[in-house]
Amino acid sequence: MKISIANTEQHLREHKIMPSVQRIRIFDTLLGTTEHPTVDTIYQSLAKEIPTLSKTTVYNTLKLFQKKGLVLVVNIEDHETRYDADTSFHGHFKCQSCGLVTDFAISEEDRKINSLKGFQVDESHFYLKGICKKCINKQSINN
Amino acid sequence: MKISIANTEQHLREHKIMPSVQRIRIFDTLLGTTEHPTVDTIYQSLAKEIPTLSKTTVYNTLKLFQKKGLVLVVNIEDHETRYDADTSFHGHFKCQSCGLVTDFAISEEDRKINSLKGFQVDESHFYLKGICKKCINKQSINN
DNA sequence: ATTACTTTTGTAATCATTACAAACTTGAAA
DNA sequence: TTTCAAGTTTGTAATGATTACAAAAGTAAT
Repeated sequence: MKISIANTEQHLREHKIMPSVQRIRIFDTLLGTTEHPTVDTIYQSLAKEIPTLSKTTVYNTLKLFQKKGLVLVVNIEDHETRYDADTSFHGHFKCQSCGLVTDFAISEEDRKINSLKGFQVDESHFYLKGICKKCINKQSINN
Repeated sequence: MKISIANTEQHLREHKIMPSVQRIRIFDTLLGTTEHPTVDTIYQSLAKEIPTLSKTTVYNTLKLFQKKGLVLVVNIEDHETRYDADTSFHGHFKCQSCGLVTDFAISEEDRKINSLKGFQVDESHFYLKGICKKCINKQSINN
């Protein structure tokens, strides 16, 4: 889903990220697409505009964005990490034929996923990350 | 979640998979653990028992199992592909502290995920794979 | 035992990602 | 405006999981 951010520079500052040219353009690239680009896609689409851009910078920047909660990592395939500027909870549908990754909304009631009518669902994955009960208890003992 | 299969050899045959020693043992290893092992973990745990075992065989076998619908691929982290013998729909929780991947049940009504009480959820991911509407229509035109 | 076929194995290649250190940028202090 | 320190970017080299490939081994039927 397309997200609208009025001013990327300000948005980065609000998240305590120094808004360098590279960071602004990388974030804008994410905002400007619904295709959940990979590092390489982002790098390619900015290479002409910023000829000195290094792929390492794209990696570093996306990792920083992730840490600061500005982007979501989408691991649909094991070998290609994709990024999404829409950090709200939603599902991703990857077409096994054309390869496109489509967002879809999931409301608490709407488990039938109306936005996917007419799609053929072959695999369904759902996962969370966080701290498990055991580790939470261990930490409170140690602190 | 632990799955019980009475006879692995027969189970493989039922899915049109020739039950070689390697395939039987790899599948049994998956059945015998709830830890969603990686290729390397499976390889390590069988290396003593089958000294000639090649890691390539583990890769090939798991890919075959996946294609035949016997296992589920779990891509929580981009760099480590995990496998799960429980192919029913369920969620995975990875603890950011101890690294363990825990299964949890998701029923249609039970969106509160009772089995995760006391866990701290930082990231939530959900994705499907299949064929999108556009590609389904394209195929029916071509055929 | 021969043949055709499938499976396994080891090595080499690939490719995304990370490590690292040098070069560059920025902004504040002197 | 120079200087300094801190943060940022860059390129190259290393890592590590996965795949490609072809030879070797196993299997089953004739």
